[in-house]
Amino acid sequence: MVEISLNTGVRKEVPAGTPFMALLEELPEEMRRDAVAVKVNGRIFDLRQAVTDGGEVEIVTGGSEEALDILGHSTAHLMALAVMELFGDVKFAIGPSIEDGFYYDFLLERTFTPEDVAAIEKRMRTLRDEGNLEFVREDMPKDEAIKLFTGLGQTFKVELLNDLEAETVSIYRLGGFTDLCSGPHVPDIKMVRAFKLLSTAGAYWRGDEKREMLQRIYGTAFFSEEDLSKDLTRREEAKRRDHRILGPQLGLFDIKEEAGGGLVFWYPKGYILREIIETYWKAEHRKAGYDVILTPHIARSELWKASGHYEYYRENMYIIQGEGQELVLKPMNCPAHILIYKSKLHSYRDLPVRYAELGTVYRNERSGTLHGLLRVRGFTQDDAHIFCTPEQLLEEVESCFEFAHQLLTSFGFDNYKVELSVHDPDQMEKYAGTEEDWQKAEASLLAAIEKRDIPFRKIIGEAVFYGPKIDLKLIDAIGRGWQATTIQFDFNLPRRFDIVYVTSEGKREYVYMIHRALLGSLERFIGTLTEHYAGEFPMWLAPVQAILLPIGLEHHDYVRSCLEKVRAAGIRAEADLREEKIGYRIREAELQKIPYMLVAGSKEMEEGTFDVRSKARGRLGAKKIDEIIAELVDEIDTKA
RNA sequence: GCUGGUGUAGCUCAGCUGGUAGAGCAACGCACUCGUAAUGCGUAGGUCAACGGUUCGAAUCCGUUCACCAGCUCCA
Repeated sequence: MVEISLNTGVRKEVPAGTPFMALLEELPEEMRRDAVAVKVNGRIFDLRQAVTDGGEVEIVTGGSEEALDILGHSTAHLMALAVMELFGDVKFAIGPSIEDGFYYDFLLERTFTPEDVAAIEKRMRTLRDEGNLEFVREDMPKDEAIKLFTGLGQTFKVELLNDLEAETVSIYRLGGFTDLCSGPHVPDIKMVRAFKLLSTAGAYWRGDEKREMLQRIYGTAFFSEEDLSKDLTRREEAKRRDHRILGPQLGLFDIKEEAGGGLVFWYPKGYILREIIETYWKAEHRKAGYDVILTPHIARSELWKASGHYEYYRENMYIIQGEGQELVLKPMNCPAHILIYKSKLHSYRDLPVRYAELGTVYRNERSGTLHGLLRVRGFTQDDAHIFCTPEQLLEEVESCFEFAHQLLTSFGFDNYKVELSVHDPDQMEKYAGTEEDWQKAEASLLAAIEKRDIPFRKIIGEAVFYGPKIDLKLIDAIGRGWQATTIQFDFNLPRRFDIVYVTSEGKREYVYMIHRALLGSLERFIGTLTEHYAGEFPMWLAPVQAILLPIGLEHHDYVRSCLEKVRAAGIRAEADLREEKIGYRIREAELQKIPYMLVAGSKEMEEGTFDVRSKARGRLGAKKIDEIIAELVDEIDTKA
């Protein structure tokens, strides 16, 4: 007998071997129906599995993340069964649940067409409704499982098994489909109620480009049709916000085939947006104690040999031939900043030195990785390098973090996720710097995060070879994450360039170097901003803040004189004087997502007013022109 | 870079199994002089991504290249 207590408050003693399902019998009907799995002492189990140890049993129900995870995984198995039935000779790779749904990777001759996917989805529903299916779990010794999957010709599963440390493994059967799987799965296949297969894509076996290319099918699954339709709506919403569509549509930016992939053309309106960001950025950096600098776009390859980029980053660099010498189009700003630092000998009294640059860099990114503004070949980093003493480390990291927070929130990003990437102590040989350096740096990064008392994820082994880092991922208006801020230590370059400072004892020591980009790159940041606001930028960022619309010809002079006044107040305003119907011009202004439309006919002209139509709040009624100007200026100044 | 898909007028797209291209919007012209998300009529606009091949004949079939999309990988 073991003693267990349910998180509903029930305590009882049951014989070991009782299925968890039996524990639920006394619970209210709706709770039982909702139960997907149980968690005992942090481990998650199927309802069909048996109680072995006593302890706290937490019931995982439909609403939770974990339940969705299980559902996605179960749906992936059902999909695999459907694929097996429809296409026969299939090798199965893996089929996990992911943040955004689930997928399964298959190896087969045929390439899936959209019709195939529809057929698979249909078969899944038939199997669910008529197949009388159940997930059946079976534990077996590893070598037995190897025999089983070898017999089935499932070589990927055999490979996975061979790499597993465990003595005993579990398999799950669903109809004729047998999978190596630790589970758990939903207790009833009928729970796979609301799902949709979304897309197909290629994926390498184990993410290794030297291995087999598999076919992946992505899908999404929920416990109710309502949740599914919400998710599908969210995906539609994401499409509506796509900066690659909005950019050209709003006259912000575009990428030209004639120039090549990953190279951005900033149109007049997009450049206004960019210029506002740059101006604000520079002003804030000076306030925060940075010196703003500018360095060349190309430099002799010797510089890149010294930094190590020439050897280790070569495939990403554009190398050009000059007059008898080789030049590199800069992929990073750090060596240039170091040259400025090295222009004189620094004492500990000078530190920290903070050099900031809106540094435009070029990297030869692989063609398949290019993606709108989010992944380009030429981009401007909002870069800075901080040179400091070990004692200053913590304070500098803290102020970087604070600065990033301040910048991001002023652009409307109130939420972000924090990731701390640290070294893997077992692989010290692949890192630059000493264990002591790493300990010190990681401790200060950690302290800076903890001081802010916010949740974060620590990822061991994710640090780059030259130092640990903090990354901030912005969460946008519809909950998606975007890489922005990165604060990184560098133990490599100070040694390579021999950059030092003189201590109070008169000794020369290597400086500590922090590399940080707060917005990330202007391109990516503006892409992210565009999607966050769906192109409806707040007043201080909107390229056109107001448009003046006369009803008819006789109101043109009035509108012209008011336009001058509005512009004189520093508002970016235009007038649409075309001889089109007012409805037509309003529609165009709406589609251009201009925050304010100021409409004037005879009545307004007489009274010195405009009828104000706000993109966000609709028609606000007539107001005196001076009053309107004051309100708009206030909205701009408060960055609302 | 890899897998799959796509590339037709400024934009969104139609064009079946090969017989040298069509719509809507935009542009331009004319008429209308207009009150809060599209007034009507007309005109012009394309070496069908580029190059090569098959064919009597290619937007359509094949090959190569470029670009884009969904991913893999990579990353600001």
